[in-house]
Parts: sequence; C-alpha cells; structure tokens
Amino acid sequence: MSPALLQLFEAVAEEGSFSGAGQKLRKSQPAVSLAVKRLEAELGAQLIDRGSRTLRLTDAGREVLRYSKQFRGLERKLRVALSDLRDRRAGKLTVGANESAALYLLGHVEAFLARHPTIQVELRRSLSSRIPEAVLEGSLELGAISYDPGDPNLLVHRLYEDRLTFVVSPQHRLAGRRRISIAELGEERFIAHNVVSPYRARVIETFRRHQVRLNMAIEMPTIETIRRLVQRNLGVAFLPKMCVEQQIQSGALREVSVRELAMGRTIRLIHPARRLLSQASQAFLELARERDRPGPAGEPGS
Amino acid sequence: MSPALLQLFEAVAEEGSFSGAGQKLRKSQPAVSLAVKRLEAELGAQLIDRGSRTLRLTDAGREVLRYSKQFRGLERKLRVALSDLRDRRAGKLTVGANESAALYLLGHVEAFLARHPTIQVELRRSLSSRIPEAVLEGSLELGAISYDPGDPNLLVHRLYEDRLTFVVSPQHRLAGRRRISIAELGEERFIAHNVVSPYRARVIETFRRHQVRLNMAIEMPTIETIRRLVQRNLGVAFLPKMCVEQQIQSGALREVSVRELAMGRTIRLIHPARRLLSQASQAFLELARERDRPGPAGEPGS
DNA sequence: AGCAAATTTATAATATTTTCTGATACCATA
DNA sequence: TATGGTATCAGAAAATATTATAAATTTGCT
Repeated sequence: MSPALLQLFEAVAEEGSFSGAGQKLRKSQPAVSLAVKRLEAELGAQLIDRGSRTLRLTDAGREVLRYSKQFRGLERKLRVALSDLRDRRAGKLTVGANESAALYLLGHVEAFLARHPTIQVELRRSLSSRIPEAVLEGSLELGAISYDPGDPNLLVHRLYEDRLTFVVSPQHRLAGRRRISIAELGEERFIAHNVVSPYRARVIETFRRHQVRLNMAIEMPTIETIRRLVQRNLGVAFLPKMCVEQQIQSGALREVSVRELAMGRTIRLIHPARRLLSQASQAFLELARERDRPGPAGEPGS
Repeated sequence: MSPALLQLFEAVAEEGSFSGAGQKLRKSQPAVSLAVKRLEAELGAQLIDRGSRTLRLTDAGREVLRYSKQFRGLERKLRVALSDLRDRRAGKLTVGANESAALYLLGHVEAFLARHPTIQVELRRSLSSRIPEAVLEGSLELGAISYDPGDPNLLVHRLYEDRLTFVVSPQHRLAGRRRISIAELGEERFIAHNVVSPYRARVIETFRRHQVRLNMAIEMPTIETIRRLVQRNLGVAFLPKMCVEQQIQSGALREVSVRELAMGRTIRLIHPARRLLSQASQAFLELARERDRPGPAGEPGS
C-alpha cells in the first residue's frame, strides 16, 4: 500500500496497460505486473481483470482507485502544511514574559504579527520565577525575563538594557534633587511590586546592608498601579526605567538617582539550549535581534 | 511515506523513544532510527528533536502525526470497502433484459434485493439485439435474452424454458379448439410485437413455408398491450407462454396449440466469457440458478 | 477465414537497491 | 563513572527491479 504501488496502479488504470504504465513511470513491464500483483495480494482482492483484451478494473480496483486519489490528496496537503511551517507561513508560538518584559515585548509582538500574519503568537504573562522552568519543560517556546537564570540548559539572548530607577511625584520633597543617598529614604513610604523578584530582593538587601529602614507600605500587583500611586504622591518606588520613561519626559514623575543603588536591568529572551527551535521561535528571535541593537553589555547580574 | 514508515514514526512518537518503538514493532533500534531519518529526508523536515533528554516532536513532526492518523483511517476505510465488496454487502449490478425476460426477472430481482439489500441492482430494458454487444462492451454486467447469441465470447446460462403460445380471446371462433393447423390462421388478424426478434422471424418464416397468409394487422410496442387487445378480441397473437399463463388460468385468454408451430423459448443469462464476474453478478447468477431448476433442455434454438 | 507478425502479459533467473541487524562508539544523565 | 539511549558502520537479508524468454492475444494481410 505504499504510495509507489498506488501510483503504479493508477498509471495502469489510466493507461489501460501494464507496459504502457511501465513506460510512463520508467519501469520495466514485469516490475509493473509484479507490483500490481503485490498490491492485490496485500489487499486480498483482484483489482484488474486481465481476461479481456482491454484491461478492466474490477469493482475492487475502482474502489482502490478512488482511495488512491484521496491518499494522494492527503499527502499533498501534508507537504503543503510542512512547507508552510518551513516558510514561516504557519505555526504557533507562545512567549512567556514577566510584567515589565511583557510590556516591552508588546511592540515586538506587533511587529512580528505584521511580518508573519499567519503565525499565531501568544504572549503569556507569568511569574518571572516560573518562566525558566516552563521554557525547559516545553510549555513555553520562549521566555522573556530580566535576570540571568544561570542555567546551562538555557540559551540567553540579551535584548535590552534598562535600569531600575527611583521615582517620585513632582510634589514630593525630593522632587528637586538630582542625586541622593540611600540614608535619606528611611522615612519614605515605598510602593512595591508584590511579586517576588530578584530586584525586590536586591533592593531589600541593599537597604539592609546600609542599615536604612525600608518601609514597604503598599504592595501592588502591577507596575501601572504603582506608577499612578507615585504620581499622586502616595509613595515612592523603584521602577524599571523603561516603564516610566514617558512619565519622566512629560514631568508626571521625577527621577532621582540613589548613590548606593545603581541597578541595571536587562531584558533577556531565553530558550532551551539543546532543543531545536521552531521556525516561529526562530523568526521571533530574529526579529527581536533586529529591533534591539544590544548596547555595550551592562552589569551582568540582577 | 509508506505506511510502514508512518507506523514506525507513530510508535516513536507514542513511546517517546526509538528503542522502545523498535521493541514494540519488533525491529532493532537502528532500523527505527534509520527509518525516521528516511522519513525526515523524504519530507524535507526534521520531525523529531533529538536534542533534549526526552524525545520531542517538532511542529513538523506533530503535523506528520496528525496526517499519519488520517492515512491510517483512510486505509482502514478502504479495507472495509473491499471486504464489503468481497462479502457482497456492497456493489452495483446492471442487468439488461428484453421485455419478456425482464418480466420474468422481476421476481429474481426482488429475491436478490431481499437477500442482498445493500447491493444496487438495475434491471434495464433494452432491445434484445443490443444486449449481447452491451454485455461484451461492459455497459451491462449481465444480459437476459431468449435466444442463443452464438458468440464464443459470451457465456450462456439457460434459466427457463418457455413456449411461444397462440392465444385468442374466449369470444374468438377458435376459442373452443384444442389444436389447429396453421392453415386455419390465414384469415386471422395478428397483433405483433414491433420489435425485431428471432421469434418474429421464425413465425414469419413458418407461415411463409406453409404458404399461409400472415396478416400482421397491428404492431404494438409492449406485450401488455398485445395481451389486452387479444383479450378484447381485436386480434390474435403469439406470445410467450410465461406472459399469458395467468390469463389462461383465469379464462381471460384461450390457448390453442398450432400443429406446425411448436416454438420453444428459453430465457438465458449471458455474460462475457473471459471477463471476471463481479461479486454482485456472481450472486445474481447463483440466485437465478437456485430459482430455476433448468428442465431437460428443450429445443436449442430460438 | 486463416496465418504470420506484432504486441502484450507472465514467468524465471539474475542483479540491484533497499532495509535490517549486530557490534560498537558516542552522548547525556544520574 | 555507570547507565540508558542514540548514531554509525559493515555485512546480511529482504524486497524490488531488470533482462530474457515463453505464452497468449491481437492485428494485419491475403
């Protein structure tokens, strides 16, 4: 029942002769005869009535012919599907990202969809800490995180350098300052992200080291909310620079640098080191690398 | 892309290992590896990501898997279709018959449908003279005629012996007679079948030989009409005994034997001698032979 | 109609290609 | 480092093809 056999049989049916079919397919006549015989043996039914002058298909033969054409059609469809995958006209891609990375990647996703409109992309927000395992396990093809997972099974592509910035409302007492010391922050009400992340740990650690009190008065689930609260002067926060760039420009927030805290932040795409990347993933990586000319490598950590 | 390859690939996908698939299908591990490699080469796409510890299908691999299942389904359907044909649960049969044979075969067709309700049967009325060529050419699988075609390319099965009978209305002047001479028919108005047939020729010839006038006053296209006209005493006719049996029983017609004309008539099924018979045809022949215990062969001719 | 030539299919021996196996090297994981 | 699985290789087995030839059938010709 291999396609070769079926093709041969089809040729015989069309040509109405074994030798004719042989010529058409560049095989010897006995090859064709034997092949048809094999097919008949395999299906347990005579397909061709060799009795009369002109070859005739039996009922079974006609049935096989019908199916043969369906087989061909199916095979053609498969090849089309495969070439669609190969040529990046089809596929599916799930990228996991923590919140700020997701924010950042939205533009990428948009550009990706413009370039590959027929590939399905899903940008899934997940906890930073869960992303590496999800990528390794396979439920995510790509992950976007802002720390180095330090896992040799993960390949890391740095996309974008960013800094965690200390921001206050323009009404805040520190709004006019350019640079302050961490000691001046002991009395501040901090609005924090309620997600466990390396930044958070790092901030806490730094305050502890300098023996400054850290008053995390409010915890919020999204960066957006934190930003609004800071704008309304209900507290201060450390936020990714990328997320507040616009507000600083417009004057809605003021950035103040803290001497003891110079926290770099780098968005990275990760994927399993040894696993083959799907065409969709490759396409996404390529696009990301085009868009982000990775600057001179900042601090590796954080 | 042979089914064997696909089956192997499916096994690998299921088992998650080459060696496992090998065991399952009783092949060595290298055989499986090589086979998958062949499949990949043929489709021009990597199907399995061998990088990580646990084997993973690529997007292309998943696609192939989907199609593989469809292939299997199609193959299963084909086999079912073939076994339906083999077991006479499916098929199609066209039997050609001249008028009186068709009349006779109606009962057979009914019985056939009762026995093989899923086989399509068509009983096609055609001209006696056309049936042999149609059978040879293939547009009819079986033919029912009442003469011997005398063609070595046709196999003939005698079904039923019948006689051409001389019938008159009960009101007719000959109605009381049992046996008459052909000479007494010179003044009769005959109602004839307007189809050229061996019987017709034979009747004409016999009258000519005995130098009796034959007044074919009316020609009618169907036996049914002829019978009605005779019943209404508008003429007399030679008709197949089979077609008037009932009327003779009921007294609607009277049968009178004509000394010089003792015309046997045999309904025969014919089919191409060298061609393979479809299961449907075979089934029909078998049924016909069961129903008709062919009597001691009558006159061979006509 | 009948015979010879030509065409087609079946068969058999042989050749070629494909596919399989066993041994072994390799690689990753625990 | 031991273990389980995969790749690779050479040789073996199996499947498939070819050439040559016989048998059957058709065709063309007289």
